[in-house]
Amino acid sequence: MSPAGRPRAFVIEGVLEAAMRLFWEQGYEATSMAQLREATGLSSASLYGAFGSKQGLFERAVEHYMAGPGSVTDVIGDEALSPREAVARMLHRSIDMQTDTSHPRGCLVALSGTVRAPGDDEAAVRRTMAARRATDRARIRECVVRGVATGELAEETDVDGFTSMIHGFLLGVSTQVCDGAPARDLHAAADAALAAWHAPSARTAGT
Amino acid sequence: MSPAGRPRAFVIEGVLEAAMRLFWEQGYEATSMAQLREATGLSSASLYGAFGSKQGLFERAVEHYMAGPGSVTDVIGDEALSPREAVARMLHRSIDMQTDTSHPRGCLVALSGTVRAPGDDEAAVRRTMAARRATDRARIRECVVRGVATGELAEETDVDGFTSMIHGFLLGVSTQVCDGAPARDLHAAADAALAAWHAPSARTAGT
DNA sequence: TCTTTAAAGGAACGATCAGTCCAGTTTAGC
DNA sequence: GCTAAACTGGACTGATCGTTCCTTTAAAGA
Repeated sequence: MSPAGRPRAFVIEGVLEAAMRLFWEQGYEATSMAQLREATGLSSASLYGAFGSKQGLFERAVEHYMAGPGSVTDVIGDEALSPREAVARMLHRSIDMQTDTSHPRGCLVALSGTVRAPGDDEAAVRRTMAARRATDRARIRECVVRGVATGELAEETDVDGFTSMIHGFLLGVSTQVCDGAPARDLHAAADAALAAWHAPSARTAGT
Repeated sequence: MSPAGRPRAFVIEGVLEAAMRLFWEQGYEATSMAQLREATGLSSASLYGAFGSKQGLFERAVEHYMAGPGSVTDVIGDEALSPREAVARMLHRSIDMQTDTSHPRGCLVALSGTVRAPGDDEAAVRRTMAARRATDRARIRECVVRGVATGELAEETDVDGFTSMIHGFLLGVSTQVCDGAPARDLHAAADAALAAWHAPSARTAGT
């Protein structure tokens, strides 16, 4: 069971936490192995031995992010909630997380790998992050579909359009947070985005 | 009047166009001077002589962008239009521009300088782009204020919140476009974002 | 035509990049 | 205690980064 030889002297989780914060704050490209070495206290050999490459470390760091701060969006999969409530909670929790000053601003997934940079690993990173964003989008879409099914949303609702509106707003929040937008404006904005989505028990028109 | 000495043999506009496309496609950091030299056909000396630095060239390229493709958002300042119409046109035109395949995807301003990278010029680029985004935001806010004044928007509208909703969506469009979102979904999304904003002649409540 | 001025071409700068390799060290199993 | 395995620290690689410098070339004003 236990692999023979000298066991590693560092805790993987701690390394991933430090790497995540660095990538989160500076992005994939702008973060150098030298910075990662300093932040983790490890040598090149240890890092490459454990993660294979910078890209490998990044992907593990993103997984660590998804299991940590990034997990706030998981509420959207809670089928015990009404679809509108699920989306609303997802947006507000994400805003709270992104504006939390105990870690870097914005969302690591929303901000990484948008622009197409040259180089093999850059392209791979871009694909990975685009895939993660596509997952988020699919989960929002599922809620919109449920919303139409439960009657919260009008039957003639453009599902993909409405999904793009919610997802677009969520993605834009990251940029706004990076630019210093106050949390309260963003919470109010989330409410405004959902204004067209009536609460399950709400009347169909008027106040 | 005419400066003595040998005149430059290249057209500034052409160089800016090439540089703009490169920065647009790859971002500031990922674009190297070697690529810029190749794309413009100029030598280091010519580029540095004309623009001073990579950062200087970038800022000129951004100005060139703002005067070209980026000018689609200028409709928002057209006071002859109703505030809602101005915002609607701005969103739809921006979506058309960003999905136009005759140039790189997305919006150069929305995608550049979000994450805080180390280095002096990186920080300067980030500040510059954040300022440009702040200008966009201010112009949207002005429309929202006008909307409340004209009665298109309810008097109790949270102005900053509503502004953040519109601006957040606009910023998020760039990421979606980079990920390959179809234009039609985004146009439908823009309509959905504006659903809460009744047309000027619309009734104040109900259908 | 001659002088002045600046653009153009291209080699070269130190710094930094991701990644590799080699001793040296420490542990698990026998 | 011994052997084998794997981690550790640090020097090191070739490539590329943005930028500078120097020489050559060409056009404007006198």
